Amino acid sequence: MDIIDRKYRILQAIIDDYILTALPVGSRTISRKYEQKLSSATIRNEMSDLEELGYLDSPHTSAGRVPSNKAYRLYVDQMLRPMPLSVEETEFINRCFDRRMHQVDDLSMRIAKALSSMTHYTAAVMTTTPRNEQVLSHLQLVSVSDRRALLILVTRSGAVKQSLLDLGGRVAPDELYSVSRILSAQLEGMRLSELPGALLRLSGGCETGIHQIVRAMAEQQPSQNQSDVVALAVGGRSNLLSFPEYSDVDKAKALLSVLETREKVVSLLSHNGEMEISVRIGPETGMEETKDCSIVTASYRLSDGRVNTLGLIGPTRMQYGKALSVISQVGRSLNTLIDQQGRDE
Amino acid sequence: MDIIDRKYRILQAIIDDYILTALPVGSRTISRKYEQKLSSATIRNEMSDLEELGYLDSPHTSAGRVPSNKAYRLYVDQMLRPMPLSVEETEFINRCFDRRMHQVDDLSMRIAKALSSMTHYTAAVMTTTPRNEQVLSHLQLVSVSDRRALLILVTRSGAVKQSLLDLGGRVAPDELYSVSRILSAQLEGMRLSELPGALLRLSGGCETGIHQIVRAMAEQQPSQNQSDVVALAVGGRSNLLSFPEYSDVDKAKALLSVLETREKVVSLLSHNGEMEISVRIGPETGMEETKDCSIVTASYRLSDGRVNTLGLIGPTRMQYGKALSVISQVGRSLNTLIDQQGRDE
DNA sequence: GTTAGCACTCATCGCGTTTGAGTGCTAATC
DNA sequence: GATTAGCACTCAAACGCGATGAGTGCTAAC
Repeated sequence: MDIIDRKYRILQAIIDDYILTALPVGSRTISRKYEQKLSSATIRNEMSDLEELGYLDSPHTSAGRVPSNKAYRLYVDQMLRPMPLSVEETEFINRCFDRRMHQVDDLSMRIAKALSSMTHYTAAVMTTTPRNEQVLSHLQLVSVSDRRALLILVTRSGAVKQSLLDLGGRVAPDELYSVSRILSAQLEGMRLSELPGALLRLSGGCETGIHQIVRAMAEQQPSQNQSDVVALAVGGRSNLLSFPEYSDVDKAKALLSVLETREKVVSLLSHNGEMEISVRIGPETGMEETKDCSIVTASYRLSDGRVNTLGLIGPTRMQYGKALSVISQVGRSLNTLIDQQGRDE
Repeated sequence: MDIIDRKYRILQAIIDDYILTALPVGSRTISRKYEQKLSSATIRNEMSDLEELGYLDSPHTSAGRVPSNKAYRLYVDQMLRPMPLSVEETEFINRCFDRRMHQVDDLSMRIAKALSSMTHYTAAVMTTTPRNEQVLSHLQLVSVSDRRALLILVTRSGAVKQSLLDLGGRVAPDELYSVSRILSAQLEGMRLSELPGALLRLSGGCETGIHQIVRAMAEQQPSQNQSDVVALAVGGRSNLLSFPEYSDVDKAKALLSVLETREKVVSLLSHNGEMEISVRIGPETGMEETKDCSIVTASYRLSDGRVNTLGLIGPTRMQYGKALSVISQVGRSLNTLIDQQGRDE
């Protein structure tokens, strides 16, 4: 029995216990519950070493010890044993994907609800499309009223985008239809990011009637360009209030307020490089308000270039094993659902 | 100076003070701050009467008094002096409606944010369409992939509904277009609520190719029927945590959890009969979880039958004057914006 | 290297005391 | 008869304080 190995095991025991109880853990607890061969004094020595190494903090002299962020990092990187979901949990996930979904928005919300109710953390689900990878399949203008039309863009991969156009004057439905055909033919195969420019170029050379329409379309585009977040849903915010770390209402408020700000949620979900699954701990979340939180995200790139990102946010004292297995299982189910749905492309 | 009038004024002073401070108010406070002509003993007698009449409660013998729900009711119905918004506030509202909106969903959220940031309460914004009042103007099927199509329904009033159809097999875009034309002609002028029946009847008499499509459309419809809530946004949930009534985390959690449940929010917003503006106090909100809350809602029926409902939710100790003036001002601005937008129908 | 023993620390809890804002009642005053 | 001064009484909240106990670090013995 290696001595290094023992330190390692003790650290793991401390983290496990702290994650479970949220109470600083003392040497006697470890000696009784985890390492019965060793006396509390021995554990004490080891803990003293671990503190020196930066893995433990002590809130004050006579409390127990608390894992540092460095400890959580080690825990996540090396100590995590895969923790399979129970049958009930797997069934629960499957039920969520059971009924055919009809509204696209609704799905993110349903997944966020599922994630949060399974983990008791707050969940966020985001779909993004890198605009410049999307290629137009065809477009159509649908008359909505005399001066307004709905512009529908369908990409090669089957994603649908739409926006309401103000045509600036009366346009007959039939005319809209023929313009649709012409533009569709002209623009097919073009990247969405190139559309505004192309439309402007086109609008120069055409008769005044069409000019009007094309102009309106070109003007519309930039506003969509600001952000490529297609859908965002957050669920289970109130879960956070169950954790003792948020029994202080001010802390809770600060965090909840982040979770109500779309841009901040997006940025929390975004920072995960090219990893499929990422765990960010405390300051690694990159936001002052979440320096005591951890965020687990999973990103799945669909064949059409869209990216689905699932995220769980909770205190750094997070059940990482559970969070990771739930999020990856849900992510997988989501992917197969979408693949199934897109199998006809 | 009428004696009844005096009781009335004292009650009003108590409510005003309690709304401001959240602290039980005592006789001396009133005598010093509001009725300097009267001694605290006199106020005490009056307060005793008011308690007997059911307008005041005392948390315990030696605390001050707290307004009862009955008192708030009287306050809202009779004592509220209209409280005009400041110039800054009016400007703030106007700014919210300034930039042309492009995405429909976004608007509700923006209004909810504005309402909540102006009042410091939680705001909800809902748009509903009574299905059976909506009349189809035309419909169109847009090909999305080989087996899937986007169904777009446009109502006479210019509202747009859409859903994704699984066609159950390969259908060519051209075919979709011609089916669109036929169906559009056949179904134009029909109420949306009658569509599923009509579609089923049609699907009987047509060739197999079309049958498939129409069938898919008919099956799609019921799922939209479940609810006629078109858009729902909630903003400023975290505001609630600033109020001393929610310094108890459990109470806060219970309420926040209601505000995360779509159906509950909808039902909280819905119960306001045919009133344009309604104030519900405590148990009048009709939900156990909100028995210590008040809800102010404003509903505006648009010319197309859609109804916009704005709501503010906060503790019963709410600044009703402020809430009412903000909500009605925002409601009015919203209405003129939409009227302007719809002036071309 | 391990552990028993011991002195020391310090947050938390229970408890009696004080404080002060409040009430209700009564008797005097206007 | 309404108003008010005065007074006894109540009770939550604040305060002080010793006891408790979970924890540590250190030392000496095994």
